[in-house]
Amino acid sequence: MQDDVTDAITTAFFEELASAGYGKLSVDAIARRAGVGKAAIYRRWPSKQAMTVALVSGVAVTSISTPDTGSLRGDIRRFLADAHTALQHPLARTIVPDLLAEATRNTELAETLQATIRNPRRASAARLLQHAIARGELPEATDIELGLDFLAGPLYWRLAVIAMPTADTYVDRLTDKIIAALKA
Amino acid sequence: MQDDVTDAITTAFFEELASAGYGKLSVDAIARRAGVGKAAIYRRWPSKQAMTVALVSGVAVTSISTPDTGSLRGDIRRFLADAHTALQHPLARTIVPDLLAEATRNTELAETLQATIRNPRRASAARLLQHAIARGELPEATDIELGLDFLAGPLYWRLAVIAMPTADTYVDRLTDKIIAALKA
DNA sequence: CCCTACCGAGACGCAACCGTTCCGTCTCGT
DNA sequence: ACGAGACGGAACGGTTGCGTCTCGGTAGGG
Repeated sequence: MQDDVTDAITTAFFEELASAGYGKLSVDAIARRAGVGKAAIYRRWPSKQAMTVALVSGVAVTSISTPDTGSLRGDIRRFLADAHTALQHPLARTIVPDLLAEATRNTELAETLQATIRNPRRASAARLLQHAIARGELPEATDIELGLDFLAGPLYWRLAVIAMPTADTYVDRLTDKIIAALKA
Repeated sequence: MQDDVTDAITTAFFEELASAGYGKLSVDAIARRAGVGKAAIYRRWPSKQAMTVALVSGVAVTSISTPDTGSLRGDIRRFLADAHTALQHPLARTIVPDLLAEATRNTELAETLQATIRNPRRASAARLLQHAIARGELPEATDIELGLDFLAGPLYWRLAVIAMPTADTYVDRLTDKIIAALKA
């Protein structure tokens, strides 16, 4: 197996996934875009489904780090900025909602996304909140589960769902309001 | 055109859309599920795309009402409860993310969703906030755009994106935190 | 310098789908 | 009672997709 071929397939896979969506994703189109024979693809993965699961897990492992700036505001700011950067990428902005929608009807894909993206991110965000509780910045009784919805929801809504542009100060203003919500 | 046939097609369309997703939606499958000839479908809409646009706009018109309970807390509570109920429906929970994902690459569908769902809902929520400002419950300088992200984001995240169940008290606790965020 | 394993290209069989057309039946309004 | 037209069902030609397979070419290790 030549690595450059694998790379070309991987790149083409995500471009094709973004432009066609998971439902209409076609192996022929991926091969065409990658400048590769279909056999090169089937030599690596047994099916379209397996290919998707493998490539998505592969790319997802990249994004696991818990901000630790020493303050709740700093940590949240960093957490949001990371997410903002990730969802800024045009491919990600198209692919992420698509995979999440598909996950509601494809169990294996759902488990993959959960294990490789959602759980690590949720754990990371939960750690962030627990640090703040340990520092006394948030009360002991803070509702972590609900807090996580505030850390992720508004930004995801704005960037991925309604896809409206964000002003430079957006993440800062968002941070202030999330902190207020967490403390309520 | 017989109304009961149109109804059967409409029902089958949404069931099929939920189970297959927009990308794999097939006219044959809709006809089969509706117990209807394909001609009955093509007699009503010229293409799958047109059919989707028409049926989605049709169902979306139903959901336009601005809560007006007299208090910010009551209005938000009502707004969230409405959304919660709507996204509780198993068909909606599957279809909505799917259509939103598709909208990133299908301009006509995006415009339809924007005009028939997003704009009315945003306008309704903005009115809610302006009433609160008029009553003095929120400061004049309230950032409405950002506030709208808090009204919609966390609940959508919880119900449609990560699809976790919500406790009975969820909407109440959510309301408290959103109010705190709005006032920050 | 050759052997092996991978390569790009693309044909193949099979299945699904689109949009159209036809059939014979059934339901209306008049 | 009748005629227009919508009905379910089925088949059509053309296209696309999957996964397999066969070519001839090419890169590199021994």
